[in-house]
Amino acid sequence: MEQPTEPAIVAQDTEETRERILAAAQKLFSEQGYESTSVREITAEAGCNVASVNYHFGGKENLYLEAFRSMLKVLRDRRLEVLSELLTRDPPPSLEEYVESFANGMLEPLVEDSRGRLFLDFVAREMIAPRLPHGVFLGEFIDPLMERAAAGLARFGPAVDPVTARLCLMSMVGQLLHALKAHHLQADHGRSDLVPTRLADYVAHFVRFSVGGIQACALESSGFERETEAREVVR
Amino acid sequence: MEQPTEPAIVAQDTEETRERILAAAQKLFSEQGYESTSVREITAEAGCNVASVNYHFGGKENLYLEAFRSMLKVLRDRRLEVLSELLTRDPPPSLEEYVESFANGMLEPLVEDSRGRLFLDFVAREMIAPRLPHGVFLGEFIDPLMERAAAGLARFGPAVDPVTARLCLMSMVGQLLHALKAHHLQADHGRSDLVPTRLADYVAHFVRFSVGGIQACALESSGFERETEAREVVR
DNA sequence: GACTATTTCAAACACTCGTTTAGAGTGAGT
DNA sequence: ACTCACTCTAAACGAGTGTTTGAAATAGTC
Repeated sequence: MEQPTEPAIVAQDTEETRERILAAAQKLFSEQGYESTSVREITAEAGCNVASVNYHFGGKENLYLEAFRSMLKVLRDRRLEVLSELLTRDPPPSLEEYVESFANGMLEPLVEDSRGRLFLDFVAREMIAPRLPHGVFLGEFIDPLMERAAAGLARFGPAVDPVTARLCLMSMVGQLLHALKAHHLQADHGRSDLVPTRLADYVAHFVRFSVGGIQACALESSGFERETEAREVVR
Repeated sequence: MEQPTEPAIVAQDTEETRERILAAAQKLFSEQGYESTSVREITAEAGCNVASVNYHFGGKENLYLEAFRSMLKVLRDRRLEVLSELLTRDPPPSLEEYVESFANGMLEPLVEDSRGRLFLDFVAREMIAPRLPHGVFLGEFIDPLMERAAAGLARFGPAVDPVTARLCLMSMVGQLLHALKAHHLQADHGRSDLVPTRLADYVAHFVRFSVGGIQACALESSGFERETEAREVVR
């Protein structure tokens, strides 16, 4: 039987191995890092020959770049969506709700499935020893997220100057990443005293701490008044 | 095989190469990680033969453990000293002063010299992919520091239950580590928009944000202050 | 069928890795 | 002198690395 009008099937097979290699690379690179992952390990996981990596990607290094460039874009767009939804929500959220949604939107893809946890390790590795080309990680991933998150903070939070807003976001991101790493670390050691095992319990603390921090910064961020309206600090 | 004899007097020359290897290992392991650092690289930096690592330490893995176990102890004791000094300071510090000293005491060894910056990378790596034996990093390093820092927070801060106090400390440590990594990252890219290049400027934000966060947590952690003791919010 | 281009594979390549080995060098004790 | 214990080194070992190669398999087109 011939299917002359379906060239997609052909492409599917070739795409299949490419995609399998890509997925295996994302998994193993995130889990073990670049140096600790061998090409043979990746191809074994993908169920293909060792030479396939060089055939499809032109080398281990290029495979790494391609794997994580796509991974970064997917996760960036997912978070941008969450942030955009917050910005256009009909009853605008309170600062507490915004901070909580920010936390959940940031944590959710990092814990929900195995891909997410892997991605956290990758981000952590990339911050210690950058391997992506200059500007990809910061420019294509961090910067757009920072910008949109800062916009939300400026709208739903108290009046702070832009520099302070960015610093507050740094403080928030730092808390979340550190808590996640500590969470994983204590889980590996069978402990539960560093961070609540239930994510929601930690988020509750995070919201309290961060909202308090933001408002404290707003109080001392004198000389910067928002043109739109004056905002109350209390709910 | 162990050598039971104590190297008493003759050991000066032998200690020298041992120390040189140890220092080179700390430097290179921190900079590049375990897998990316070869034994030949270490011995070249130390100016000795490749076999010296196996002779003195019994292998690459043992060298890593010994190098960082000592490094951890040195830095832990340095920070414990700072925290103890705060606990016994004659005019007891205010919460702001305590938080500021906490930040400086934590950042100072991490930026002052090259060893410090190296140590930060090492800690970050160890949190992602633990290589030290179970319990060494958390048990011998993190736990003592956490305990003493929590004691200071309990004394100089508002009344919060111990769990909340630890969470606040997690929030503080997370902010500091993240800011430092962002600082290094943006420096490598020739940028200065993520974090103030002057450390003191960032500490000022950190103190504002954290004190606000702690007090916000204290407000919602009601019902605890009755149990311990009548407390003043002195100075 | 034959022809062509693409994809997959086993095998080999050149290289680096951590470790081992056999021996030279050193200094103290008898 | 000699022995003994310790330190250091050049050289080699076996295993593992990323990559290349040449041919076999697979598709689509004539």
